[in-house]
Amino acid sequence: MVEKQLKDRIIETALTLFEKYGYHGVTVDRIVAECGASKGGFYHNFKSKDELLYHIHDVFITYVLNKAQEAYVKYKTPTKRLCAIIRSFVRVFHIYKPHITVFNQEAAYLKPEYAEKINEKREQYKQIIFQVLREGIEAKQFRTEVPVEIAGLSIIGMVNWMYKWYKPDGPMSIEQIATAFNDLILHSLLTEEAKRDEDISSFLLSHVGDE
Amino acid sequence: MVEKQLKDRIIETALTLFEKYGYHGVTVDRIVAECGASKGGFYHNFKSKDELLYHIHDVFITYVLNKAQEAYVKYKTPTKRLCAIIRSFVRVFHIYKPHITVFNQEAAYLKPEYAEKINEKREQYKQIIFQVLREGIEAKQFRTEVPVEIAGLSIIGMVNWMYKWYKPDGPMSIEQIATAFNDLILHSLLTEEAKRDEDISSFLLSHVGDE
DNA sequence: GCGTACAGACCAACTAGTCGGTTTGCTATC
DNA sequence: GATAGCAAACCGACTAGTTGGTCTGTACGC
Repeated sequence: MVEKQLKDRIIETALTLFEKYGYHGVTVDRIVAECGASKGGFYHNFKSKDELLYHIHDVFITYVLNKAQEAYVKYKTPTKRLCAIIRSFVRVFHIYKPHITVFNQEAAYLKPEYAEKINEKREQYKQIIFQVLREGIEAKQFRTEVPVEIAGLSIIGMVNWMYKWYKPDGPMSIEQIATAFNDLILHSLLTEEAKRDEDISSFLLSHVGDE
Repeated sequence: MVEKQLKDRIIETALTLFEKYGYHGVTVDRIVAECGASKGGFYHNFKSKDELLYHIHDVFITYVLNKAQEAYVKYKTPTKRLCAIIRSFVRVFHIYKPHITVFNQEAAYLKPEYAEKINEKREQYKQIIFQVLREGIEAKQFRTEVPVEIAGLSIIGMVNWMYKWYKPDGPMSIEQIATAFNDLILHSLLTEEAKRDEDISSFLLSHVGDE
């Protein structure tokens, strides 16, 4: 086990500072001072401050997109898939809260060439959610009246908004929060028949998606 | 009717620019150039660029807080109150989308003395939502299992997230969006008995809150 | 003639990025 | 296993451009 590389130290320090002061509230000098590095060390590892911002965005979106794809493949019914995706989404906040804060706050400042790459993955993520919702309606598990786009964006919004309030040492564990979200979302989507179906409604307050 | 005052022109121009490029992506010089004013004119109306940012925050949060309080007073049952508050919240996006974008993106950059004032109102807004949810559970209209804080923050999150996707000229009208939100939210909150209650469930796909 | 509203040249501070130089670690060679 | 050679990693003083904010001056209403 080697000691932590400079690049990682820079990212970690930058993340902590960005989360607290925002991307524009932190200078490169401050980052390198805080982690005992130098201007040269920084620009040896990153082409620019913008590239660091991109890197942070990419780590998070790549991770969460993979998790969603895994969950989609692992489960076969719309309800299970949705619950598993949401749970994986919520869980990311436990590990990547600073990344997500930066992701949600500073995306507007990504340079076009970087923004394009990120938006592509962001779009993919959205489409997975939409897809599962459509499948759920098709399979008569979700109500037909549910507008797929609004519902999908609501789910993404309510989970993403966690970056404004989630504290890792808060009164509720990340698993409890995920369960609460799933319960709320399923209640808003499931048909009455689906709720009566033991196999489907059993996931209402359970931990679908636990590994 | 006098011609539009410089202060308003500055705010309007700044809003358009901030929404597109972010607070830090727009210089004071750019703002005054774009609206045919001067540095002197700007600093005659605002103490600093930060004060302009505060002003934008304050206009929005004050407006939306008032609307929520009005809705609370106007209706007497938890379900009606919640629907009316949500509808008023959604409607704001039609008028104040640029304000809200700035509000949600740049709050981190407010100077402490300004941030404190804004956070106070933000907190009040949250408490109104929590209060209505508690009343709804108390009155057996909402399910007892619903965790007030999570549900409240989810509602705030899903509506606020609109700033990322809402387009005034999109396929759905603002009223349709509000109705869709209310439908989703009520389904996730209402008890089975409340859903069967004609007087309560009638608001599921109706326009409670229309003036 | 006096205060309010605005103009625009000017300044001082800050900050991303550069560049010549030094250290570190690895490898080939004897 | 000592050493020479070399490239990648890293350092930090310096720079050029940018930007929020100031200051003196002017026009105008009362």
